[in-house]
Amino acid sequence: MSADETPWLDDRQQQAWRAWLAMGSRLPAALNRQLQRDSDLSLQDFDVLVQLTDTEDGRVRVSALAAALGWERSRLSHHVTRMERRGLVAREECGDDGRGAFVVLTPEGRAAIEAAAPGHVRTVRSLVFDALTPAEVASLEAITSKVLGRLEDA
Amino acid sequence: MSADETPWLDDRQQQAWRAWLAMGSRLPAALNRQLQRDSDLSLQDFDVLVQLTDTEDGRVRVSALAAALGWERSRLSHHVTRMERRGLVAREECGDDGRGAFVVLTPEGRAAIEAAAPGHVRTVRSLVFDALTPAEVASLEAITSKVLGRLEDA
DNA sequence: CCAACATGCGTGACATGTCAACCATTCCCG
DNA sequence: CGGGAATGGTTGACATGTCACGCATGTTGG
Repeated sequence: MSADETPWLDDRQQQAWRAWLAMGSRLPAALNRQLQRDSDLSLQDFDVLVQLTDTEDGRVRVSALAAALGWERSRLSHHVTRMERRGLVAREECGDDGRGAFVVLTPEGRAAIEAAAPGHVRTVRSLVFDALTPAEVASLEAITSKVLGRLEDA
Repeated sequence: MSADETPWLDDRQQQAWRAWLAMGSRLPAALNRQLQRDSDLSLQDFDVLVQLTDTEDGRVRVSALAAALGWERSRLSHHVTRMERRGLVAREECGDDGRGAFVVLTPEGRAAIEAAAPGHVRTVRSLVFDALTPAEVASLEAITSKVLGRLEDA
């Protein structure tokens, strides 16, 4: 960290970075508002439910779920406790491994996400994809994948 | 919401969307870790300090600051209270408008951000921009701006 | 002038996320 | 075997964000 070995961002990078940051905070907020308003679910609730519906029997081990979501286990544990209280999911013991636990989708949970999904997708489309050309979508995917790669290395 | 008027996302859109979501949660986390570790600042502290250093005299009205950050005023108020306790910023009354208040950068705050900035920029570059071609940066800026436009309309 | 209303900000109760312990089980190796 | 280390999960204390409200000042219309 001697004299000046850290080049600042150039103008275009600055602009992209600021826009990126702004979008990164406002887009999730907007999605959350819509879900909350129309379906009484938070974006986080929705993410959990998506993971569960992605599996055959709606049962996932806690750690696997945390990994899939990119959450800390303790955060997930707290969140599952809250969702359990609302009847959206349930905990279940794991026969194979006495320590383990499953999170399972309840019928209420399934009903909730099925009711919420169409509106959510509609919102995502209208806020993001309807504004983008196919080439831009491809570009977005390329960019995010590259950055994700960097993040995994670090 | 009759039969099936909500087209799901196509494969490429799905992929882009998932990558986007993953990056949206992991990148801020990584930046936060670096700042916290090297400079004892949270990413939010940093954002506040950036806004203050962007002005001539390091003084900004609370509402203007909240708007610039895209935060709720009450969130900012709490955060300023905490930063004030650490000596990074201070509150100041507003002569023009007896209700108003300024947030001002203290010398300690200025020192903190000046110390933190190089490492932060280095991290942003290495995680994001070093991986991208100029064309991709341009594309990123175009995409994020379009989406931001949508968000403002809504 | 002054009574409503609007605006700028702070506060307190509560929801959520993080961090560091803490069991209970399972693994591993002497 | 048996005992320490590793693993899976939870919990509690605390940091942060949200929401609804309160208070003081400012603004406006009769």
